[in-house]
Amino acid sequence: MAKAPTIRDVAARAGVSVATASNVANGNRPVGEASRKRVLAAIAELGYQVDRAASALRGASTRLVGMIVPDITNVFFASLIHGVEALAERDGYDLLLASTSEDEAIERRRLHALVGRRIDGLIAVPASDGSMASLAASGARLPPTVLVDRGAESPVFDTVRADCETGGYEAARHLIALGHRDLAMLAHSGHLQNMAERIAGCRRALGEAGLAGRERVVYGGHDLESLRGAIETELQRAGPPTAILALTNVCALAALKAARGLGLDIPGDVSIVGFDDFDWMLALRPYLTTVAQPVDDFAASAWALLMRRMAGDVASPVERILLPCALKVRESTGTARPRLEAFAEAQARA
Amino acid sequence: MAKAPTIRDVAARAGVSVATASNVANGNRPVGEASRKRVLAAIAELGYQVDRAASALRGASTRLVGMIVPDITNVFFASLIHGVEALAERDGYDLLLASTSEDEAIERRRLHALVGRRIDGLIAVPASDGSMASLAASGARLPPTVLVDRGAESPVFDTVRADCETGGYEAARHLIALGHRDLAMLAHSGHLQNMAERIAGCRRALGEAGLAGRERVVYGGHDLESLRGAIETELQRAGPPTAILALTNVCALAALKAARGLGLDIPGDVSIVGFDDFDWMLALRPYLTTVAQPVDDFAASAWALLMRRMAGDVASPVERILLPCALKVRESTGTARPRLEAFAEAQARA
DNA sequence: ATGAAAGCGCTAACAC
DNA sequence: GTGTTAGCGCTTTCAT
Repeated sequence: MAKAPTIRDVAARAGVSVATASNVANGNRPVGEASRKRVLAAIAELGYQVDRAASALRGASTRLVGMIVPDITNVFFASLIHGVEALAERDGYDLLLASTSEDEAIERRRLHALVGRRIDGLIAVPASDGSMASLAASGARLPPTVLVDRGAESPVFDTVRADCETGGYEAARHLIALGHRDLAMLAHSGHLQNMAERIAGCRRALGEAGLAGRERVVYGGHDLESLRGAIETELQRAGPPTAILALTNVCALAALKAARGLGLDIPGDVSIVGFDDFDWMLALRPYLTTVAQPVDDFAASAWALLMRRMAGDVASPVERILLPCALKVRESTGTARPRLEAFAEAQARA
Repeated sequence: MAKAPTIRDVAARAGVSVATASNVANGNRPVGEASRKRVLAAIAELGYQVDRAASALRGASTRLVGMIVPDITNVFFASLIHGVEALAERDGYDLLLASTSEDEAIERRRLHALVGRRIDGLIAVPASDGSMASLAASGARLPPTVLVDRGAESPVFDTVRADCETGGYEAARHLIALGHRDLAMLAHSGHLQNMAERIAGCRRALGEAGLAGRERVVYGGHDLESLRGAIETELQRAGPPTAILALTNVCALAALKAARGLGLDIPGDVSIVGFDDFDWMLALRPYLTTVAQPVDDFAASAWALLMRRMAGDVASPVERILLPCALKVRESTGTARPRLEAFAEAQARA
């Protein structure tokens, strides 16, 4: 690692002052054509690169954006990061990544670290709906921030999320139309608003069909194994559900695994509707009926919102972007059978 | 965002000099018990945080580590990032993330950006085996760097990777023991050494069984769809393979999808061995026989190596860590059937 | 349109 | 053990 050239080297080589060199490099002030060319040449020859640490110190932006998600390993969040990273690079920003493992204490720590880096902006999928707001209230010096997927009710942050209520509603309608009367919803936690909305949508559909109160909600945490255990228990009850509405892609995986473990046929014995739509689902047999969320649009909207704020727009009121979900009917849902019959058969097979 | 307290504020409040305050904050020099306590108190009261931009400028480390991967969306890389991020946070480093989409030009650009941030170290899964070496040769000022999964032959970088040759060997042995004589290997590219090693391992097994030259190698690029198309074509030939050795998790997905699309029974008509072992595979039916790579160990080893170099050890010779794979025999592999029979049956079903 | 110079917050060298 | 001070590389007034 030889010593990197500084702006002074550039200036010297171009025969101008550092101020001029700086102005060329950043385009902050107009520079005469002749000197501009010479500076540009010097920059190219030296392989000069602005030292962001120094410019940040001087008060300019760091061109650093923080991104914080619960779990990179979850395709949904990974895709989000992927989308944001591409946009960030396009606009000359770098991405500082942190993950929280769904833990608010870790989130606070990580966020503190990011803020200490003087990030220009932050895109976050918070560990809980209120965590960012309370962090901000407790005096954290947050940069412009947009919340994705969670914390949508926040009065202080721009937010982007899917229309979960309608997503849940349509999934339930689909199931009801197939004759299902006993639905189980599999969710991570009752404390997350997006989960609550999906459940609310489902209840609305049930209510409209005169089926209010027939549904069960199963909370299984964030871990795949515990989710599987939770829905398995539900499936083993007397009078089990004929259909499962899995409220995230991890829940869908858990539901599939549980049904399979119990020797249940899908959709013969249980229908399953999942959430999200990613490559790995393509190889699932049966091919999962699912409520797809427009992840790439999440990334694009979040980035656009963030850029606007980072550009200095503090005046506009908080914006809440709601993106539509799309029900993709595939192979994992079918007509409901009398549940006793299905149950007896499964027992016999086992 | 109120103005952040500086070390001068801390020093003033604690009634000591900035040097003392700095030494407490960084533990660089011993400080008397009494002043230390007062400084610590001041730091806590003010919510002071070291400004890394400033300390970096002064020559100290940025405590920033770069990580560059081909595709965050691939669970393998996502898991790697996950592991590294946890370790980095434990040791007080932050992670600057970049992805390359398997493109060397993008890689160069992203790397340039990271280096401009004065990262203390870099963990990279390069777009090609030689890209980092040539970057370094062409004068890029790379910090301590460890290469993971690719570029293992590099004479300049520490590397961590799986024992791909043995992995391929064992997978092929398994298949041969089941009576398979016509194997197809599905790989991304012939230019990647890890792919080549998996293929070499397979060939060794074939050779030992007196079956040299019976295998076919199919290259399908990095895209799922093109991989699927490539292996589908192979499956439709006269005299198709009775077993597929898919050399990455994406290849496995593609093979599964292709076989399924052709109406082939797995493992009745074709056996499939995949690579990697992640959650989403749990729901695959049949449950995939696979060569698992110890991703968490990749992360741990890479981090350990990097920390050693970042701590200033430039003397030790380049280290090459080779981690063992584990063959997990599950449901997607079975005894081979006479291929004509299988082919005819599939035709009939179609 | 250009230059000189101040100083961002910090650490390390040097005094004491 | 503690304090003083000189810059790190940059942007940005303020002059010219």
